[in-house]
Amino acid sequence: MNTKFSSLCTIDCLYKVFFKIKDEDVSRRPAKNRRKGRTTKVRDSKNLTPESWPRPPVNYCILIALALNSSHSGSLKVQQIYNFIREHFPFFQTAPDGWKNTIRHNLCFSNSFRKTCNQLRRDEKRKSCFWHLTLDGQRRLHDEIRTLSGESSKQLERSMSHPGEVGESKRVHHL
DNA sequence: CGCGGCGTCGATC
DNA sequence: GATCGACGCCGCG
Repeated sequence: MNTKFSSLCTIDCLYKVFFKIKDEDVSRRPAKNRRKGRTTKVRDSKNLTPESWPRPPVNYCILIALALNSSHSGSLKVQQIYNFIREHFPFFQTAPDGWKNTIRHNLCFSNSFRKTCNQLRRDEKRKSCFWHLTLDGQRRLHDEIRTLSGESSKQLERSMSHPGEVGESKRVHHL
């Protein structure tokens, strides 16, 4: 009962965080600075620490929606979605690679997302599609945030407020 | 031409 | 809803 009351504060904070932050990491960047096709994963999923990180308090759709919603343009490429989720939720820094498939699967499957392919391949080599939230997606996101438990709210808020590394030396020249 | 990332689909739990 | 497998397509080396 009192959790409801205390949640109000947190939810307010969540809204501030979710709908105000402008994460430069997920903004589009010029093609020159783009990494080449080289994969950044280091294949050390095997020797990760036995204590793995807890799952995020929300499902994949919400995770993606969070990423999309925090970008300047409201749209991101898959790689940027990966980055956002990896940086905000440590679970995915140690999780096996399957999660990327799940992300892509949700992007295609869920009616929360739509893609906009810009085929301006003049200067650009070939940009992959930009994904954005549909009206339904926005509704689902707001609805989810509204109905989060106090504990989950706190947890989410913390994740959104402190993007960054968890692994002591995970960050490698990456940009 | 081969490999890997992406977008889809389908099946299964 | 989460995971996994499989395809076709496309860029890149």
